Amino acid sequence: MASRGRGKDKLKKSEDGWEEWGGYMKAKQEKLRQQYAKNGLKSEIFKGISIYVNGYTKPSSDELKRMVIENGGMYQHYLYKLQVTHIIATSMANSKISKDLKHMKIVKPEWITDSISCGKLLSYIPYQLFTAQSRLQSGIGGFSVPKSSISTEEDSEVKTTVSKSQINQYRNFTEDVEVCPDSDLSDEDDSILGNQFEEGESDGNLSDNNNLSEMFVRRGSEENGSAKDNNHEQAVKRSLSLKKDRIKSQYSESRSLDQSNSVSNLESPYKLDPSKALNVSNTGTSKGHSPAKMAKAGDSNFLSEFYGNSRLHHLSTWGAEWKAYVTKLQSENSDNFPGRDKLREFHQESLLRTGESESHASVRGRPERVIMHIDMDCFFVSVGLLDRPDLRGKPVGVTHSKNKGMSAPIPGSDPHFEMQQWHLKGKKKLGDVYEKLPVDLQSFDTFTSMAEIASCSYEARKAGVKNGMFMGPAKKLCPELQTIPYNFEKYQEISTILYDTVASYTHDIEAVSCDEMLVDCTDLLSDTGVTPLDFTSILRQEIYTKSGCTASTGLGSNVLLAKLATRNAKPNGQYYVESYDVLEFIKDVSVRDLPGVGWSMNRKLSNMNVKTCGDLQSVPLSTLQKEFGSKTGQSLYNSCRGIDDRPIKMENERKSVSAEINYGIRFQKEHECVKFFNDLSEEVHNRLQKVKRKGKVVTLKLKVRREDAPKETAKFMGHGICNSLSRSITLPLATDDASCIAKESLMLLHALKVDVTDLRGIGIQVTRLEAEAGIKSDKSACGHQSILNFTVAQKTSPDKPAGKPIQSPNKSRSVKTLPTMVPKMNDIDVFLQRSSVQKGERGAFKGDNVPEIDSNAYKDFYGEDTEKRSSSLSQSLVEKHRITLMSGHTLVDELSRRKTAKGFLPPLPTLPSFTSPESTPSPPESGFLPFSTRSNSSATAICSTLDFLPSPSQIDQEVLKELPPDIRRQIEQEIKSKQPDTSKSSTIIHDSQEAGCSYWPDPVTTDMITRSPEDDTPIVALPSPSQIDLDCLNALPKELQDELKSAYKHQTTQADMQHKSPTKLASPSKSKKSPLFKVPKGRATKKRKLSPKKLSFSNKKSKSIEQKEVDHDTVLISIEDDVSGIGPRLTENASFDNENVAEAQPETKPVAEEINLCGAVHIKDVRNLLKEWLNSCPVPQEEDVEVITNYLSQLILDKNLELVDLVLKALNRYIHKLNNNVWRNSLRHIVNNTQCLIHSLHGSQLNIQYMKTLL
DNA sequence: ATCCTCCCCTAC
DNA sequence: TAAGGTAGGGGAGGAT
Ligand SMILES: Nc1ccn([C@H]2C[C@H](O)[C@@H](COP(=O)(O)OP(=O)(O)OP(=O)(O)O)O2)c(=O)n1
Ligand SMILES: [Mg+2]
Ligand SMILES: [Mg+2]
Repeated sequence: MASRGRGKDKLKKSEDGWEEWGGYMKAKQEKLRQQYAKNGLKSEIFKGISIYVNGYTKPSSDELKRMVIENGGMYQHYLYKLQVTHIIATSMANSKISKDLKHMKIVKPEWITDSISCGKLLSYIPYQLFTAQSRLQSGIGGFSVPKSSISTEEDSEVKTTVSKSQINQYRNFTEDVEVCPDSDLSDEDDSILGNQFEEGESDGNLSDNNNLSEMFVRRGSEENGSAKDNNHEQAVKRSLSLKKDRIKSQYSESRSLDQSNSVSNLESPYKLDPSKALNVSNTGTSKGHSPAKMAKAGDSNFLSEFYGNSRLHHLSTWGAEWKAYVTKLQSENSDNFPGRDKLREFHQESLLRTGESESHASVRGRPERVIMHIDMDCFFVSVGLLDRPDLRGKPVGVTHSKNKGMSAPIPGSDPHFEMQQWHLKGKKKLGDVYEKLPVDLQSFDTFTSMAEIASCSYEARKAGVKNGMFMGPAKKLCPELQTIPYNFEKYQEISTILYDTVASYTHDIEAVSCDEMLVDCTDLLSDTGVTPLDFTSILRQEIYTKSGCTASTGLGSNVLLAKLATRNAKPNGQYYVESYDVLEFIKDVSVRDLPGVGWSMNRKLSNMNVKTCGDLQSVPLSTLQKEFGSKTGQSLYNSCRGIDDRPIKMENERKSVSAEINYGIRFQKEHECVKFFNDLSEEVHNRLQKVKRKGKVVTLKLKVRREDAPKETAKFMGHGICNSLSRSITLPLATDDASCIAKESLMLLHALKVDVTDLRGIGIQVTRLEAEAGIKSDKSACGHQSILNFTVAQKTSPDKPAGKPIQSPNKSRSVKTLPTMVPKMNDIDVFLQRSSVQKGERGAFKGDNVPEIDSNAYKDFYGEDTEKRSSSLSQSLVEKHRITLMSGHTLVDELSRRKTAKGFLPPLPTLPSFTSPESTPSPPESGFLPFSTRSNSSATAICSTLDFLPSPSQIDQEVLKELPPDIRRQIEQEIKSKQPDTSKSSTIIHDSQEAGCSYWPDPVTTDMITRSPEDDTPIVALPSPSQIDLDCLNALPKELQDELKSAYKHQTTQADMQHKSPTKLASPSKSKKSPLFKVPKGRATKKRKLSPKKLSFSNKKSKSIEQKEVDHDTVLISIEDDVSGIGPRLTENASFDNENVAEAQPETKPVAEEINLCGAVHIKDVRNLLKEWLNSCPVPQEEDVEVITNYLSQLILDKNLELVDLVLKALNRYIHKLNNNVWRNSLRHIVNNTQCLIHSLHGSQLNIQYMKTLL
C-alpha cells in the first residue's frame, strides 16, 4: 500500500511517453487503424506482433513496416514499451541497450524476412541482437557452473554461438525445403489462444494486441471471471516496460549471491560432462561400445556417464537445489523485492484507468490466501525449441533416441513378456495402446525404441503422446513425431530465469521442480495492490520475455486448487479458481488429476466407479479410509471438494539422501559388484557432504531380476521385470563416511542373499539425518563407536550375562541384539554352528547369527578370496557355513533375513584404522550399547571384526558361554515376529476394507468382500458356483489346470460338506479368537524354530508341490473334522507338532473348534507358523501346501474371508522374501485353489492384486 | 499409542 | 540401443 503513491510518480516519469494516458489511447487508435488494413492481408503471420524499428536496418523501416502490416502485424512509430513487442535493429549501442532495452526483444530484421519466406512466424530468439543468455550470463554462470563445470561461462558463450549457427543452418534448411510450421513461441500463444483473445478483446481496452497482451489477457479474461481483462493487458505491458531495468539490475545482483551459494554448489557434478552439453553426440564415450560396456560392472566412468545422461537424475538434483535455494531465501528474511515496484506502478495505472480509488477490493478484503502455481509449458521441449524454431508447431519430443523409434530388438529379451507384466502394473510407458489393449504386441513390431520421451509438445499430446512414454509406442501414436536431444545446461538456465523472476516478487515460494513452483501471493498482492491475474500476466510475460519459453499459472485459495487451475490453464495460459466457484469447477475434474492420485489409486477408484471428483464426493469418508487408509482417505475426501490445508513449504529440511541406479546393472563377478558399491557409496558420501549432513540409518534398495524374467531385458540395459527389496541398518552414530556406507551396504546386500548376476538395480539411502556438526563423530559410526561397543561388550559380557548390560540402556531398537561380544566372526560362526547342530534348532540363531554370517560374507567381498566365491553372495556364504546349513538352510536364511544384523555381536570397529587385529576393544560408550546402536554396531562390528580382528580366541569362548542364553531369548522373540516383507504387498483388499466398499456386492458376509477396488477386473458375482468354477478353471493357466481340477473337486466336496453340515463354528464370521486354541498359539510362537522337518506340516513326504493331486482324503478329512468341529485339525498337526501343535490339538477338539493351521488360529500364530515353515523348508513339501490349502478352504467355508486374505498376504510377503521360484509356484497353486473356491461359493474372488505379479 | 522397518505410491 | 532418479507421504505389520 505504501508504495502506491510511488507508482504514480513513476508513471509520469516514464520516458516512453507511454505513461500518458493519451499516449495509450493514441496507440490504441493507431492499432485499430492498422487493423482495418487487414482486409488486404497476405497472411497473419505477425498477428499480435508489434514492431518498432530502431535505427538503420537492412530492409528499411518502411519496408519492414509494410511487410509486417501486410502479414497481420503492427508497426509502431514510437517505442511504446507496452505496445511494442519487438524492436527491430541491426545494431544498437551498448549504452542504449544496457538500460531500458535489455529486457526488450531486440531482433534482427531477418526475423521478419525469414518468417515471411517461411510462411510462419519464427521464433525471434535466434534472431535476437543480444541473446537472453548473454544478458543473463553473469547470473546464470555463477549458478550453473559452480564447480566442476569449469567453463560455464565460457562454455555458455561458446555454446550460444554454436547453437546460433546451428539454428541458422537449420533455418535456412527449413526455408528451402519445408514450410515452416507455425510459429515461434509467441505465435504459439496466438495460435493457441487466438480465438479466445478475440473475446477478451471485446471488452474494450484490449486494443493492444501485442502477443504479449493477448496471451495474458485472454486467458485471464476467459478463465477467470474475476479479474479485469483490461487491467491485464495494460498491466502486462507496463510491467514489461517498467520492469526491465530493475529486473536486470537486481537480477544480476541477487543472482550471483544467492545462487552461487545455494544452488550452484548443489549442482550435480555430472552436468559438466562435455558430451551432454551438446547433445549432438559426443556420446562417443557412451556409444559404440559393446553392450557390456555400459554395464556398470567395470566402468570406472559408469556413474558419471549414467548420471550425466539421466534426465531424472537432473530433475531430482535440480529439484533439491531449488528447494534448498528457497530455504535459503527464506532464512535471509529479506524484504527487498524489486519486482514489486513494477506491480505497484501497474496498479497505479490501473487505478487511473478505471478511476477507482485505492480502497479497492484488493486492499481490503483479501481474507483468504492466494496461492499461485506456475509451471513451464512442456519444459524440455520449449527450451529445446529455442534452437529449433523450425519445429515449432510440430509434434516434438525430447529423448535420447536418435532413430525414429526403431531399434533392433535385444537378442535374449522378451518384449512381449515384459509388456504383459507392465500391463499388470499399468504403466503408461506404452501409451494408450498399452492401457487399452491387453497386449498389443504389434506396436512393438514396427517401433521398438524403448527410449523414454522426457517431454513432448502439445501437438504431440494431441496424438496421445505423453511425457515418460517410450519412443516406439509414441511413434506409433504419432508417426510424424520429431525428436530433439536433451540440453541439460539450457534447462538449468531457463529454470534459473524462472526462479529469479519469481523471487524478485516474493520469497514465499515452495520449489516443486526445476520448472514449477508454488507461490503464496497473499502478501505480495496486498502489498502491491495488483490483482492475482494481473500479477500472473505480468509474471508470465516477464518470464517469456527473458527466456523465450512460456509458463502457465493457476491461482486458487489453496495448493490443490492452484494446481488444478494450472492444469486447466495449460498451455500458455492462466486460470483463477475463485472460491465461490470451487465446487462447480471441481465437479468434473478427473480424479486422476488430483495431486496424489496416480495410476494405482486411479484404478482403485475407477473400480469403484469413481471417475470424477463429483463421483468421489459421494463416497463416504469412512469408505475412503477403509479402502485407502486413514490419511489417504481423508485426503481424498478433502481433495475432491477442493479442500486442502497443506501449507506452502518454504523451508525444507532434508530427511534423506540417496543415490540409486536401476539401469545398466549387469554384474558377472562379485568384485564388480563390490566396486560398484564402493562407487555408489562415494556418491552418497558426496551428496551428504553437499548438504552437510550425516545419517544414522543406511538402507540398501535392490532390484532383482524376477526368476521368470529373461536375463536380457527388452529395454537396452534396463532393469526389466524385477522384484524390489530393501534392508536397513541403524548405525550407532551418524555418518557420511563412504567406506562405512559401503561396508554397511555390502553387509545388507549379503543379508538379502542375492545372486549378483541377477541384480538389476541398486540404491543406497541414508536417513535419520543430523547436522554435520560433530566433526569427530562422523567417522565413528563405523569404526570408532564400534570399537567402543566392542570393548564394552567384552567387559560386560564376561561379567554380565551377555545381553543384559547392553539391553538396559536404550531400547530403541531391537532389544534382541544382545550385547554379546563376539569378537570374531569365526567364533561366532562356530558357535552358531555348534549350537545349531547340536540342538538342531535353527531358530535359535536367527537374530544374532545374522551378523556373523554377514560378516563372513563381508570378508568375502573384501577378502582376497573373492574370486573363489560363486557369483552369488549367498552361495558363498553358504559355502562357508556349510555346517550351519546342514542344520537347515533355513538357518542361513533366517539369519540373513533378519532385519539388519542386529546382532548381538558387539560392535566392532569397521574402519581400517582400527584394524589392529589385537585391537582391544575400546570400552563401548554407554550410549551406544547394543540398544541404540544395535543394528549398526553389530553390523559394523562384524565388518570390522572380520577384517581387522582376526583372532580373539578368548573372546570367542566367553562369547560362547554367554551367548547362548541371549541367543535363545532373541530367537524366541524373533520367532514370534519375524518380519515379513513383501515386495509387493498390496493391501488393497484388506479385510474389512473391501467389505467396506459399498460398491461391491458382498456375496458372503459383509466383511470380507474380496474384491477391492483395485482389482483390475471387477468381478461380477456369479450366482451359480458350478459354472463359475468352470470358468475359473478354463481361465487359469495350463500349468495349474491339474491343480485346479483337484481343487475344484475339493471345492465341490467342501461345498457339499458345507451344505450338509453348516459350520457352526464359533463366531459366524471369524472363528479366530476362540480361546480354546490358545495353546497352539503360544507354542508356535514361542518355540524356536523347529527343525526343518518338524516344520513341515504334514508328514507326508515327498510329492513335489506342484502336481500332486490333492488328496481327497486329506482334504475331506480335514474339512470334515473342522466342520464337524470334532476333528483335530489338519492331519499334519500331529506331525507338525511335536512341539507346538501336539499339545494344542487335544484340547482343540472340544466342541466348537476353530479352524486352525496346525493349531494356529489367530492370524498372528498363523503367520508365525508360516514363517517358520518357509524358513525351514528350502522347497515346499506338497503335503504342506495341501495343509495350507485345506486350511484356507476351511476358512472360506467358514466365510472368514478376511482371514483368508490375511493369510494370503502373509504368505505372499514371506515368499516374496524368499525370492524362490518353487515357493512361488506353490503360492500360485494355493492362491488359485483359494480363488476358485471362493469364486464358486461366493461368485467373486478375493482381490489379490497385491500378488498379481506373482501370478 | 507410538515407533520402527519395509514396502508402495506419487511427483517431477 | 539408452542413460528406468530421488524425496517424501503413507500404510501394514510388528515390537514395545
Ligand atoms: N516422466 C517425466 C516427466 C517430466 N520430465 C521432465 C521433462 C519435463 O519437461 C519436465 C517438467 O515436467 P512437467 O510435468 O512440468 O511437464 P512438461 O513441462 O513437459 O509439460 P507441461 O508442464 O506443460 O504439462 O520434467 C521427465 O523427464 N519425465
Ligand atoms: Mg511443465
Ligand atoms: Mg512441472
